[in-house]
Amino acid sequence: MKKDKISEVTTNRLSLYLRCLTEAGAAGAETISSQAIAERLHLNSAQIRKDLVQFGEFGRRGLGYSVPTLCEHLTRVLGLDKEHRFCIIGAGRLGTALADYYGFRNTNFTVTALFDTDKQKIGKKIGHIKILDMKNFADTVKRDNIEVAVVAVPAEHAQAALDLAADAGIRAVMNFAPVPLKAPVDIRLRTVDLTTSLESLAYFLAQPARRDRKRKPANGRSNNK
Amino acid sequence: MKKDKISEVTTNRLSLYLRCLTEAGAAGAETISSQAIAERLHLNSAQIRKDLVQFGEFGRRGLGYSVPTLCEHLTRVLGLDKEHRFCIIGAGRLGTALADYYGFRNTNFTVTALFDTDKQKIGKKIGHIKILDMKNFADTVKRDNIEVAVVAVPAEHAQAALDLAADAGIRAVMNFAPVPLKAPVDIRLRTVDLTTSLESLAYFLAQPARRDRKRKPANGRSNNK
DNA sequence: TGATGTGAAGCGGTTCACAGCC
DNA sequence: GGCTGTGAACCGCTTCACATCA
Repeated sequence: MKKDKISEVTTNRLSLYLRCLTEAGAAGAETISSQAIAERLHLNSAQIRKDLVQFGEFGRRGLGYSVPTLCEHLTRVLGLDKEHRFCIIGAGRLGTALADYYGFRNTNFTVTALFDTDKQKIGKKIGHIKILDMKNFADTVKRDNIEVAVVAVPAEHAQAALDLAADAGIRAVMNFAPVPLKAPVDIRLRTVDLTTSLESLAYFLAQPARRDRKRKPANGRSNNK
Repeated sequence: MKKDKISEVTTNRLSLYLRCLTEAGAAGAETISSQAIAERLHLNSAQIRKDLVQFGEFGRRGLGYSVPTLCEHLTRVLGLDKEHRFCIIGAGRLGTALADYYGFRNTNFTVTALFDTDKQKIGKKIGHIKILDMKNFADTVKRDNIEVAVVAVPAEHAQAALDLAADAGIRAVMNFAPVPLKAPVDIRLRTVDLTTSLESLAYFLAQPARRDRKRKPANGRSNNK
């Protein structure tokens, strides 16, 4: 049964399914069961069937899912059949690191610009990406059809950066600044707080260690969870 | 009422509360209400009270919480009253970027080592952190009392890296490799998948835009959720 | 028989609403 | 009156269990 309210955890898993299917396809699999996907991803098979059926009945009872057709469907569902452009706001340590990291990868998600307000940095290049003046942000976003912004500025400027992005027509924002932001409803916001993530691990270090050694499945999120 | 099963979402929020309290304290606040914290973090005030009461009844009815005492309590609860050391496994683009990012920050969480297997990289320095041979991993971890490992190796080597970390006595792992890992129960694992996070945002780009402009609160997680 | 699609149950976290205390 | 601590209601996601179909 199709649904229209898709949660963030679901879309995150869809991306994992697609990666899994691509690998299975490369290994020559023609068909795959929800059970097989579940084992690879340490998930429950019912979960996977429930996720997939929200977009159509792609499976065949007794057979499983056709790897190539499911790949196609998921690619389209996730909007990965189109080229997407994103920019990074903030050319500090984290911003340049992310530009370097994402800039290198070769998917249909490409970094096309890196912005800063610091005159010292403007004009320099990180890999093949030039650092642009934040003054030209809105114009560049519109001219280059940039859809997503990654916010990598200090906490105190993050909300302003998001607001500028919203005004320029950006539709989704990934925030690395350690501060909770407010976004208009039509903007999709995701915050990844590298400091908090690390600090909250510290809590478990303070707990007494348990010396039993059984394996347990682990979450695939994180981010998204 | 005290509890002993603390969830990851809760510890994540504790870290946010601490940050918020530190700011409030710096601004001269002696006392703060759950409502005030809730507004800053875009959370529900009952949520905050429920979180805090798991570690003791720190508040005074009619008054709120004492900023300095709550700070102390949270710092101790999160284990941030002690120095923690962590290392990064993998000195590729992401690993060096993270070393650079975390290495610069000045908290009681410090990067003390960066590991790789590539002879070309071993011996070089990223900031003030030297790249060490993965062969010396276990020895270094034990000698330097490293408690946390950040995994930043290619997906196909991530499980092996985690296993090595577990054997060396590491208690918590933050995984940046885009692959679901299995960890022993006594190891705390958190995965941050930068590719999936970005890709799953693409789903929303494919949805029809809604042109109403009301502000809505946004998640502070993460990550982690 | 094998694997999907799905109603129902289960579970954990969030919010409400209010009693209790300052 | 103000604000905490908390039982109850709520909500959404996950898992179970099974009817259904190839």
